Amino acid sequence: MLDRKFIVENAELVKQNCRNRGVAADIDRFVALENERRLLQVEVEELNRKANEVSKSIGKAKDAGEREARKEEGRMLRERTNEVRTKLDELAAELDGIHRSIPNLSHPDAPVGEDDKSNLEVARGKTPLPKFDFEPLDHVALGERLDLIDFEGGARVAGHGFYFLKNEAVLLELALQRYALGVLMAEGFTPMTTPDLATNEVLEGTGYIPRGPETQIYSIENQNLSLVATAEITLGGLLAGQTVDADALPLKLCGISHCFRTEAGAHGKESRGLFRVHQFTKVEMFAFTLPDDSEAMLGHLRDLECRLFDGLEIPYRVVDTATGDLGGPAYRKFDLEAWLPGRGGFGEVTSTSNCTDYQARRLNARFKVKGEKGTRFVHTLNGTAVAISRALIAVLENYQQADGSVVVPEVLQAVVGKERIEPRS
RNA sequence: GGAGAGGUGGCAGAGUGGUCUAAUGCGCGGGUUUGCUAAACCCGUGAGCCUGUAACUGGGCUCCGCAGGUUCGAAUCCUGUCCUCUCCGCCA
Repeated sequence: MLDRKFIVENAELVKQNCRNRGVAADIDRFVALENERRLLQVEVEELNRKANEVSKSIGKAKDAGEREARKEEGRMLRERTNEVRTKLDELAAELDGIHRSIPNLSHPDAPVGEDDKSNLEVARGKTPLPKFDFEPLDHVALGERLDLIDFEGGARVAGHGFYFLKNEAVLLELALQRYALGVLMAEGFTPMTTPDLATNEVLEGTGYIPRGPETQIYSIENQNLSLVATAEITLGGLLAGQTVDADALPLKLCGISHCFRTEAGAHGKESRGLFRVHQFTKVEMFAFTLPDDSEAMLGHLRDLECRLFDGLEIPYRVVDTATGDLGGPAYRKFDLEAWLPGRGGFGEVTSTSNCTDYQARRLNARFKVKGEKGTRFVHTLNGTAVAISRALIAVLENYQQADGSVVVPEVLQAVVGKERIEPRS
């Protein structure tokens, strides 16, 4: 969420930002309601002040008659307060609805455009695009030939979008996790395994919508819990309602979780194979920083994503995400798109965002500087280290050989325990 | 899942309808004393929001897990709910 006062004082800027992002939010109405809300709040507080005064005077009343008269006065005041407060609550509810729909501001350098066609390529990985002297297969065909993925079994058990990993694919998953943790721990990230469920308040705080027709989220019946779509949710929730000492920042965490996504409305185009699935495992980076440090931290997370894929020797490009393609909480976002020979194009494998204080305000995550009065909101950032399903696609497709085998990336060989995955006889 | 106990400031912990403007201790900040340090003593010490003045000193509302209720008035009484702890059951 943006600061209410900021929206009122910068209505034009906020409106323009909504236009850039393709978000319809009635800023004019928000400003009008907010101004009215403040007047009502002053009125309620004034009535409360009077009622408190009256209540205090009752204990000191001289006789029963005076006491009764004062009680009556108190009753009237409380009644009036309730009327005004009811109006205030109604106003606040409508205000909140608009407030939640207003996206974060956008970094001035982020490309302006309505969708991913406006994303701007800003860098390339170290590894050149592979040249095959044979027709490369996609990961579905490779997975079948090497007996690595069972989509039919997954569908039988849980429906389309679920799968079993088998054999070396399992070891690849572990190796990718171990590899990512190794790189991140050396950079001072605290490794964590995280809950795969979170309360709906935490989901909303991080900008996810637990229910409704468009939701990406699986919710648990009769419980205030949902399956997480990413450890960003739980790691962000870690500081919900907390105030940390400024000295404790930045906090760099990396969390392993399963990720569950309904992918409502996303069927069709990329629904084949592992690219868009309902469940996958992910190592996620998350950082809480001081406001002045978040921009540098975004660069840090982006560098790490690049290092991880350079280390895997997989070719990729980095794109600066266009305003219309940013999620609500993101101020700026870089996606890393790996070269996927199976489709002959780039596909998003990781993503890192600076959410500035947008999530922190909703989560109420603050920091305090020793000796200074008051508290301020922290900044939050997230970035994918490795999303296993998509990383698997990139590995299998880029490392495939003419004889049908797949070479294991050097950095994964120790955990996988072999240099090459051969077709089964 | 069952039974019991409990959720109060950074922490510990008192507070059973109005003097709670939440005691006290610890911690923390500042000061006095003092070769240095320590001790002792003194003073101070929460957050959010609204609002004020040209500016400074200000003024007010809310917050005792959370949400309701009773009352002129609730940390305190009532209802619901969440969480924590102990014991029991089940269990990787």
